[in-house]
Amino acid sequence: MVNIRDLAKMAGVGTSTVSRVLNDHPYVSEKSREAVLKAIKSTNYQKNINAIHLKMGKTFLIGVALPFLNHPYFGKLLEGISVEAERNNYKLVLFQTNYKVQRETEVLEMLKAKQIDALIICSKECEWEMIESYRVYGPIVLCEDTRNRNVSSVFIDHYENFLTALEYLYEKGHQRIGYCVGRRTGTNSEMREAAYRNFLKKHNQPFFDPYIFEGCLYLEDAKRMMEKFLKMKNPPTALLVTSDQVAAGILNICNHLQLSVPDDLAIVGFDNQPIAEIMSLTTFEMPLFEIGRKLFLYTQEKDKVFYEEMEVKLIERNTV
Amino acid sequence: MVNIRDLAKMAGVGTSTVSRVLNDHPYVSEKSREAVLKAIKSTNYQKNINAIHLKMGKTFLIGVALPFLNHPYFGKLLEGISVEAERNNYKLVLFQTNYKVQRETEVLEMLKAKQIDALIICSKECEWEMIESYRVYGPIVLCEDTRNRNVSSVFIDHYENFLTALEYLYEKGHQRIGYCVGRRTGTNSEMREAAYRNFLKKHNQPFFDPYIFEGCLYLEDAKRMMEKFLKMKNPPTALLVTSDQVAAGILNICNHLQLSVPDDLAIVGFDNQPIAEIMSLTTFEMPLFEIGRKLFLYTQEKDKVFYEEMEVKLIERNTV
DNA sequence: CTGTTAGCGCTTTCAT
DNA sequence: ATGAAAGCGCTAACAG
Repeated sequence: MVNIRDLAKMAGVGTSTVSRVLNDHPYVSEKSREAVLKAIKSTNYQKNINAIHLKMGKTFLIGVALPFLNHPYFGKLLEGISVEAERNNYKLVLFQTNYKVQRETEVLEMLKAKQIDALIICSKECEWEMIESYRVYGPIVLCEDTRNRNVSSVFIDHYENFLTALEYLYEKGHQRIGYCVGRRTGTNSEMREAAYRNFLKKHNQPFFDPYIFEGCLYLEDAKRMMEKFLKMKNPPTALLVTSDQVAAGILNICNHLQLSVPDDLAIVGFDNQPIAEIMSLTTFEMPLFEIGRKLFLYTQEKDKVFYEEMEVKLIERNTV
Repeated sequence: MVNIRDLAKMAGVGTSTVSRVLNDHPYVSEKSREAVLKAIKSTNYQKNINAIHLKMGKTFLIGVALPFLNHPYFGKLLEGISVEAERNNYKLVLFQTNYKVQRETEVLEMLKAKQIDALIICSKECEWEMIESYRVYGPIVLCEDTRNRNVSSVFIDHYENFLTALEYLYEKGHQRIGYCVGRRTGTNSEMREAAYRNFLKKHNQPFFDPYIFEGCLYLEDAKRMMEKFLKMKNPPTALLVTSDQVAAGILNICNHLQLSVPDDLAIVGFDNQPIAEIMSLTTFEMPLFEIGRKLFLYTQEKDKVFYEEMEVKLIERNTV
């Protein structure tokens, strides 16, 4: 492996001159530049990026922690992050955490070890204290409401959003409303549950735990969910489904079962993924791509902490 | 930032002793070990990974180049790679190339620059010569047939697979068969086109270019494709659709149009994504997760070149 | 404009 | 069992 010193020797100059031409610094005579360039050509030289990282204390690598790689929600988010990263000459290091705290710790440790310059956490499982304690090692930005925390975020107000959706259904005449969600824990889910409970309280309706369907993440989860649903003697007449994938799956099952949508069951999806349009699903559009871009951008703010809320939009189609 | 020398000073030992305890080397007295450990605790010390990389010439980073992040095909592949990477203590560096040669070059350059130890290319655009010329800098493994090339691969024989599918349709009585594909270029697509042309020749049927529908990658691409289809005066009676997403989209449009599937139009998907099951799509199952895992594994073979073909399986459902 | 030199933080030989 | 010291390849301050 040829290095900068070899190059210097070959070109008959000093190492710093070589460094200068490598980094397009001014104050290099045309003659020296030519000589160095020639040496580079002839040796097939390549910078050792690790040496540069060591020297500079910076890697141009951003870590992205997310539970699953294989879900359209995260796919879209990642796409946004990736586009902005490229634009800024950063690369992404990916961590599939599966919501394992131990995996999340590893990522945080990489920030500490300076292998990444900053960290984006798309959905977390670990404690806030943990994340905050790593804040000193570099920017950390989350995709959930962190307004009383010391880390940046780009988020959707899931409390308000859920309330809006619930009231929308209520106005359409629904009394028994349930919802489907990936997991019950996590900031976003807790927000939604709080909204749900408060909504119920406001309208003097009882809280009935089985109306919350957990583990609804992928298209195929609709099947298991609907089995539960069909066993109920008083099933909900309307469902908020926090993933369009699952909403589409449910709709599909209803169609097979001759269950009329929206008459027998109203369905509201979330995200406005392509599948929602195809299936004429009423849904809330989330600007995931845009969120991804901003997640990256806030990563570049070393010292300040930002909180940015993103708007959500109801797309009325045929399932309510 | 405290470093190994500070630690040594605090513990009253030499830097190499500190290094030894840090790396669990033998031959360290219990006394020294304790002292060092205490120093580490009290200082919140963290290794500088870049220094280690520089010293060792290895990063435990694998680059993954893929055109789109936001597609279930690559999602599943990535998931397989990611699982195996974690198991082997590697991290993934992601590159969304959008099939831009320039982006692919960047990735290759990172291999050369030793920022990654090896490279997985999920779908390439650039020339073979280009890839082969970077082979000396580290293992490169592709997800397409490389049997006459000097890089490893885990692949599906798309030529044979397509031929099988075509014959299957032919036996079902179809004379006018068309297909939908993401792009016409690239090894896999060229294989498929070759199979298609040879199939036609064998059965004495004319090659009709409009029966090949390009740009079919995402669910939403089905719409544009079907517009073309519906304008034809002699449209195909059967369609091979190289992505279940698009196949599902087409099926959906047919349903809306009262076009009977499979009677008016037979549809065969590829991948066996969850959506295929939901929609009762006849499809060819690809072991994408497994392919992902193996892609990673071959990355660990520094010197040998491997070619592994993966089997595909027909899943008969209701669209043929 | 240019070369020398001092690190960046770590691992590892070598001598003790 | 341990420490001194030699780098890994690069950048930038400094002195010319």
